[in-house]
Amino acid sequence: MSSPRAARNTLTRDRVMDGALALADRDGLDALTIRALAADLGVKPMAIYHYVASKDVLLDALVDRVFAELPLPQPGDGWREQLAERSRSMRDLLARHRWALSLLETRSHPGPSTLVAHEAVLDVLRRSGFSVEASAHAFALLDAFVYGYALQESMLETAGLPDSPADLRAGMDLRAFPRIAETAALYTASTDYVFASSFEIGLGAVLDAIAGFADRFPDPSRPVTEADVR
Amino acid sequence: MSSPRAARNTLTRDRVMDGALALADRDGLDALTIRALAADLGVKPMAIYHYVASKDVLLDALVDRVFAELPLPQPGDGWREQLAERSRSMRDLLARHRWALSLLETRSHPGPSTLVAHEAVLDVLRRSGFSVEASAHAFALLDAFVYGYALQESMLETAGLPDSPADLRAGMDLRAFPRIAETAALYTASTDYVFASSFEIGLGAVLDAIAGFADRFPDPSRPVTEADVR
DNA sequence: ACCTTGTACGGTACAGCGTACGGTACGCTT
DNA sequence: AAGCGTACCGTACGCTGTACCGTACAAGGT
Repeated sequence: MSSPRAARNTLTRDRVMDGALALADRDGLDALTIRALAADLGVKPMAIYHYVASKDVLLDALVDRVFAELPLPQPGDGWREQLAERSRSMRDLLARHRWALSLLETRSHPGPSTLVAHEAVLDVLRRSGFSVEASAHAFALLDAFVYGYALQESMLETAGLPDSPADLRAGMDLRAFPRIAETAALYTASTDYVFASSFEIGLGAVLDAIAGFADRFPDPSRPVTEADVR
Repeated sequence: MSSPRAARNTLTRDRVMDGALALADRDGLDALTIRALAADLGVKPMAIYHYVASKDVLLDALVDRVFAELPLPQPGDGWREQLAERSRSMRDLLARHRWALSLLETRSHPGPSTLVAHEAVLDVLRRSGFSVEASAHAFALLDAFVYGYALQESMLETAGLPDSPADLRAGMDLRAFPRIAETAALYTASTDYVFASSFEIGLGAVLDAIAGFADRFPDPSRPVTEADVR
């Protein structure tokens, strides 16, 4: 009855990770338990531990798996378009796997795909003439924006908009918060458009700021030319 | 033996929340269990549920408790200095309670202190002549930056720098990632300074961008004057 | 064809989690 | 002094991750 026995070579580490990713996407991060994963894979819980040392390393590997989906910058374009595209890809990625951001925070023993993705961004900047210091500031600013934006979106998603039933239930009276109320009205009018355009606007501002870093943190050994920054 | 019985009026909701905050600060978010909290308070676990409906609402209340620590903007200054100060305060706050950011993501039924804090920021912008739309974009950009920056800092903290033992253990060879290596070298040279200045630089860039929003999203009913934006 | 052996998977069990349910004794009101 | 509401306690259930050990299959040597 139930399972006589799994057919010996049903499992691989890749299949375990695939199952974990699918389960997290389908039912959320809380539903990703070893037992549920095993059930999805048609296997008993402890079988998983022959391919993954612990749930912690499974989650670390899952983060890296997500980064592996991130397309690398296209070498043809200028740095500005390359970074803009990567930022949009990252935002899409975090939207596609809404649970990923919460993993990024705590868990962060970067895996190979994570390092490749970071290396690629820094490489775009350095090849375009930005100094090490300018690149570091640029990277920090850009990713802060992208992550922060994704965080805000997920907060709005789980919380609902500020005048949602969740807040009324909590006894909030929006009349005490007129500024929030008028802002909420703006978003309820056309959420998708306003939010998407807000991302592009913020992104543009961030890229403008990054362009300015080239002059503020010049490479001591290799002056930046106009052609570099373009 | 053990506890004969706790002295009847030892507990209040405030004491529960104080204990939870102290426990999270001391031992981290994972250590914040109902049982551990009860032990800290000298009480049996189930006693806590007379003041808090569930652990979920306890965590929601904890987030609001953190926001209550955030100083409100000082009305005397200009909008730029007020927002800069609030951003620094927020960064300090998230550094003081390193666990808070991970709660912000998932859990977000905003409490009263959270709403007050958000209202105050929007009010600064609106009083300085920014339109509703400009204020919304400004708020989104500013908080995205602050949260994103805090997220990066906590990632670096838990991960260690890219050439830490944790990564070497994972079999990473930094020689395959020269851009990351040179950036890591920059940070290992003088972490605190570089990182703190990176925050100020990013913050300045973000505030510059926000200043530009006044022109790009003018208030249709109330044109912005030079004195407003200052 | 048989036997041996390494290993991929299974069973059982334990400690710790959140919390439902019901019991008990304290301190206030009368 | 009596009674009562409520603040705290005991017990227990279903869930989690995972340690430890058992088992049966696939492959290789003979």
